[in-house]
Amino acid sequence: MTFICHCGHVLKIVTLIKLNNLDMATNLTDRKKRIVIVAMPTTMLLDVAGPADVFARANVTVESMKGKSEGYKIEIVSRDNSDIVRMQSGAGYICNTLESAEGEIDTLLVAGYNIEPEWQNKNQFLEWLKKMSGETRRIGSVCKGAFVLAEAGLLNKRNATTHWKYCRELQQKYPDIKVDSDPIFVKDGNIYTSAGISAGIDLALALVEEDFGREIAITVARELVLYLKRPGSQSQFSILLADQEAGIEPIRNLQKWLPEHLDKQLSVEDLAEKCSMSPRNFARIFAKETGHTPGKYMEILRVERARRLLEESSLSMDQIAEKCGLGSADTMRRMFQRHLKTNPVDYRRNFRTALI
DNA sequence: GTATATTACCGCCACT
DNA sequence: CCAGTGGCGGTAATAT
Repeated sequence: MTFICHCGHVLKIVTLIKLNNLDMATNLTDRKKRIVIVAMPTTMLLDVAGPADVFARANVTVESMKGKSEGYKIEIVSRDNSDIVRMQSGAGYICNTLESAEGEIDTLLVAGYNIEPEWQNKNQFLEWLKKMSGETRRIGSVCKGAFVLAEAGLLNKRNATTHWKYCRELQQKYPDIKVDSDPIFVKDGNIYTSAGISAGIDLALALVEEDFGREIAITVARELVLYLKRPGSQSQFSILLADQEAGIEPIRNLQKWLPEHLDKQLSVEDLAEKCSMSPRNFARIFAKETGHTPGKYMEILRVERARRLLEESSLSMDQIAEKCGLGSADTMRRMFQRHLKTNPVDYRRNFRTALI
């Protein structure tokens, strides 16, 4: 089959996905969950490949732990009836056409797109989406894919998000949606929407976590060398600290409480108070349980949060420092220098996902 | 980059 | 005796 390809990486991904499709066709009796990703014309490679790779990596991990009958069947489907989707970069995906997506789907993801393209089979596609929303266990979007779900009416009265740059537009165009621009992804019932591009990876990781547990999701994240699995809401553990969950109740509670209150100025003494311990004893036990002193632990959380905001938002340095409890942009810069050997401005320039 | 103030950390010892 | 706890004070790290 022909495809347009500008780099070896794309070729590899196409091959991987194709193999998965073959695997699916020859093995219909297993209990694998069928993942269908709808590729939009002018999508970015990462929109589709990110989630696909997460599920593909999860397969390796899951199979080694639970056997070959578990895991995912990954399928990429063209929104149009073409079997090639031309992306923004000019590279192409080999896809199955919409018709081939008949049958039971476990999870349906709609990837984002760059510009509103020719849309010949719009109604047919939206009808199909509506039908699927009643049949599939989960349905989700990456980036501007949320607009497609919205157009099909799937997001009405629901909480949702999209690329931060388009949140306002989404809200204006579809007033019934409760658009939240802050989270990486939003779950409302069985509908999942995620923010800009790389957030699709986070969403996929969250779905893997839902299906097979946190441990496997974290393993996948690490294998993909994702530095952190950013929580959709802001209430979960950091991936850097994920395996340091304390065995002692009050400390564990504190670990859950901390990420949601990073903006507060918290001294070790305050934390000790929260655990009803003396400062000395608290610091000692905390370090023993988590592997980090309380101060270092909070620092790690704060830097992680700051990184997320630098990547995913357009907030100013001061605003980010404020939200992360880092006091001032100056303090944040020093802390970045210590932890990441770079400064926040450079970091944002290099890692911002707002590429569109 | 430096100087000063503040906070965190940790060894030590006493107490339960 | 022990294991866990808490207070003190010096030192190191960090904020401003």
